[in-house]
Formats: sequence, structure tokens, C-alpha cells
Amino acid sequence: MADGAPTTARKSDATRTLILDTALRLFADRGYERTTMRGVATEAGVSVGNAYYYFDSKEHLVQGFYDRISELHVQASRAVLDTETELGARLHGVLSAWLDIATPYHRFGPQFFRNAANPESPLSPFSPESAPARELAIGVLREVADGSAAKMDPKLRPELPELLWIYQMGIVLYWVHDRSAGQRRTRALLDRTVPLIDRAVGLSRLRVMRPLIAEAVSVVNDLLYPEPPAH
Amino acid sequence: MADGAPTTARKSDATRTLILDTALRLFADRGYERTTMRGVATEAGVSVGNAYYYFDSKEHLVQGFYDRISELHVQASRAVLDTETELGARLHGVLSAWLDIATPYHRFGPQFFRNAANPESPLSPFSPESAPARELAIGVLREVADGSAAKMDPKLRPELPELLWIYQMGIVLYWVHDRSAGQRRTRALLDRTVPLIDRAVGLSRLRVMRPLIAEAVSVVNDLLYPEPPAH
DNA sequence: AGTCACTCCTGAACACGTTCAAAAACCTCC
DNA sequence: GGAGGTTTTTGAACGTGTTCAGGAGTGACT
Repeated sequence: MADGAPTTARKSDATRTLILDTALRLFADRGYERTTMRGVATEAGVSVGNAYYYFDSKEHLVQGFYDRISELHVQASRAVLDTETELGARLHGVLSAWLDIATPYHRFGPQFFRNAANPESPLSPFSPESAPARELAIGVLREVADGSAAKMDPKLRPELPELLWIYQMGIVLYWVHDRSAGQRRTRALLDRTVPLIDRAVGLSRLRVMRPLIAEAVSVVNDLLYPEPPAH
Repeated sequence: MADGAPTTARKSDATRTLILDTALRLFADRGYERTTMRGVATEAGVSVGNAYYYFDSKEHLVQGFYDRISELHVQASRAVLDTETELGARLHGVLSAWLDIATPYHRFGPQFFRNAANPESPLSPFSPESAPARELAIGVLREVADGSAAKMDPKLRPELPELLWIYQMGIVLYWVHDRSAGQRRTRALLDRTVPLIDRAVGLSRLRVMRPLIAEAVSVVNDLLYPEPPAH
């Protein structure tokens, strides 16, 4: 080391950031599979073992990518939520914003999301490690619902954010598989399904729908959320 | 080789089956990750290279699992479809049968769904290579719907099998992530959501629902199925 | 029998993700 | 400034999926 700069910041953080930045650059450069831990280490000027000191596995490096996207999405959503008032417009705006942000990464998306579907991976959207990011996303959708004047079965309201999150996962799954130019098919899917959601929410007030909604909400409460500790 | 049996059947097929059987046994035994190609080869009494002569990769062994499960499921479904007449009972029976068959392999379910989310893998349920298995599964669900006397919006009927297939994918996703003993939570999910589906199908006849159904069916037709060639 | 072509099979070798014992650097307190 | 302890860094080594140059078996035709 031939620099005399009086670095007062923690060396540790600098190394960690250096490794993560290098990794994300190589991921974007050559894709996930073709990026090796040795390559990341060499490019960053550290040893392989050092990369593993900061990141438990190659997959854990991708977590940084997710965090970055989440943060950008929350920001972009705020702009939408501050201007739109109708449920449909709010939902469409928020999901469109996600697509806008994720588009540059679409060609590497498959490699990233491949691991996301593995329940044993910490990158799974259902994993405990992803809980903060998940809560964040659901929080945005809660704002989408609660900030609108949409009328609905009052029993539906508390669980609507979770249901919308499931809907969002479906959109993302479609997006990952979407081979059309600029993922225009996903845009079309959004354009056409958001109004469907909107109308379905409205219909939840119908008397015939009430018991159906009540049971659906109950199922979500009983089986979707209360993940048992299981340790 | 110390056996003098005059094997007249094609040696090739026997070896292939031997390797696949051994692999599936080890998968069920110790799970996907902890099963090694060397282990499969040793256990089957062949060389590693030989396993690769018949299967392009470790993942391709999973395709064998996929095919076998599909076949068993079609058989088991037939029994259900021959005895049950109500839509709910038929759907529940068919999906229960799937769970019955898949239970021994729950441990390597993660691998199963990893492929589902990787659009580049030929093992993805959405890939052209999986088309036959997919058609088979949708065919069973078409029988589920058409063989029942359930009344519904006539516009819904032709697309109901595809929609039920999506529902089934959701159940499988939940199952893969289900950590409860014997996956009883997935059973509970089935017990409670099948009646919901059943009632929702019935409600499709309501006048207020018609335009919603029509648009949903149209979306499925336009965006879900017609995968462009893109080669 | 000899030759040719083809299918089936072998195991050493390669690149990768990951681990680990030990070294180096850093810090704190005397 | 030195002793002791903690944090950070190293790189060889391990087990894995996969490849590949070639060997063995098999059958057909001369």
C-alpha cells in the first residue's frame, strides 16, 4: 500500500463496498453465471477468502442488487403516491415505476431471479432475510390502497396490500419470462389487469361476494402470513 | 462384469433407466443438493461420464422426475375423475392426488421450482420443451371442468383449464415453501381454496361479473398463451 | 479373420464455489 | 513502545458439476 492518505473511515466498510461494487459491475458486464468469485476478488484486488469474509456466498452478493432496486422503487413510488388519487392509477403507477427501474437489468434478471425461487435461498422473497425488503414493498402497496378513496368490503381492506403483493409477484414472474421487445407484453399485461383488479375490489361490496371475501381474507390470515418459527 | 445373463433387450435403455432410477432414489433419500453425480454413478455401478452420456446435466435428471410425476398424476387423476361428479370434489381430488404423489420428493422441491423461475432453462414449465407435460396437466384440468355439471359463464368455460393451471402452480409454489409437518398447511390451503374457486366459478354467471370475466378471458388469450416464436 | 463404423463407457482433468488454519494488520491499554 | 486481543486478509485445499480424449464392445460387410 503506497498511499499516505489518513483514511479515518472504517477500512472494513471500504473493502466491503469495493467488493460489492466490483461484483455488481461484473454481473452487469458478463452476467451472473459467467462471473466467478475469483474474478471478483482479482478485479477488486483482494483474495477470494476476503470476499467470503464479507459475503457468505455468491448469492449474498446479489442481495445488494435487490436492496438497490427496492430503494429506488420506494423513492419513485412516492412521486406517484403524491399525485395520483385513484386506486387503479396508483397501482398502475407504482408497478410501472418498478418496471422502469428494473428494465435495464432485464437481461440479467433471469439469472438473478433464478435463485429467488429457491426456498432455501436467503434471496427468496419469502425468506426471513428478505423480510425487510418484503415489508417495504407491502408498505408501498398499503399506501396504494389506503391512500385512495376506493370503496370496498371493509373486511378486505386490511389484507388488500398482501393480496396486491401476490399480484405484483405474478407480474414480476411474467416480466422475467417476457421476451418481447422492451417487455411491452408485460406493460400490456399491467394495462389490462390493473383495471380488472380495480373493478374486482369495487365488486367486493356486493352482498353475494361478502362471504367469499370473508373466507378469502381468513385464508390469507391463517395460511399466508403466520409463518411458524420452526427453528 | 461377472454375469452371464443373455440380455437381449437394448442395453442402452437399461442403463438409462438404471441411472435415472438411482438418481431419483437418491434425490428422495438425501435431497437434490446432497446427491452428487459421482454418488449416482457409483450407486448405479457406472462411471460419471456414462451418466453424462445419457443426461446432459444434473438438472436434466430432474426432467425425468417431472415426466414420471406427470404420468403417475394422470393415472391417479383418472380414478378421481371417474368417481367424482362435482367440480369442487374433482378439483380437490386431482390436486390432492398430486400432493400424494409428490410428497416423497418434497425435499427436492426447491430445485423443482428453481427451474420454474429460470426462463432460460428448458425445464421451466413455460418452456417449449415442457409443452407436452404442460398440455397433459391442462388436459386433466379440462376434464375436471368439462366433466362436471358446474354452471358458469359460457365465456369462462374454454379458458377455465388454463386458469385452474395457474391456480395449481400457486398451490405448488406454496407447497414448495411449506415447512409444516407432512405439508399439512398445503392440505389446509387446498381444503379452503377449492371451495372458493368453486363458488367463484358459480358467481361468474352474475350479470355484474360478465364484463369482468370477458376481459379476464381475453387477457389470458392475448398475453398468456401465444408465445411468439422469437427464434 | 479383418476392417470399418457406430454406440456405449471410462476416469483423469478442469473450473468453479466454498472452507479454514494461519498470517497480517489494527487497536487498546499499560 | 510493547503485550494481548480483536478484526481483517490470505491462499492452499476440498468437493462439486462437467468435459474430453480415448478405450471397449458390437455388429455388418468383405
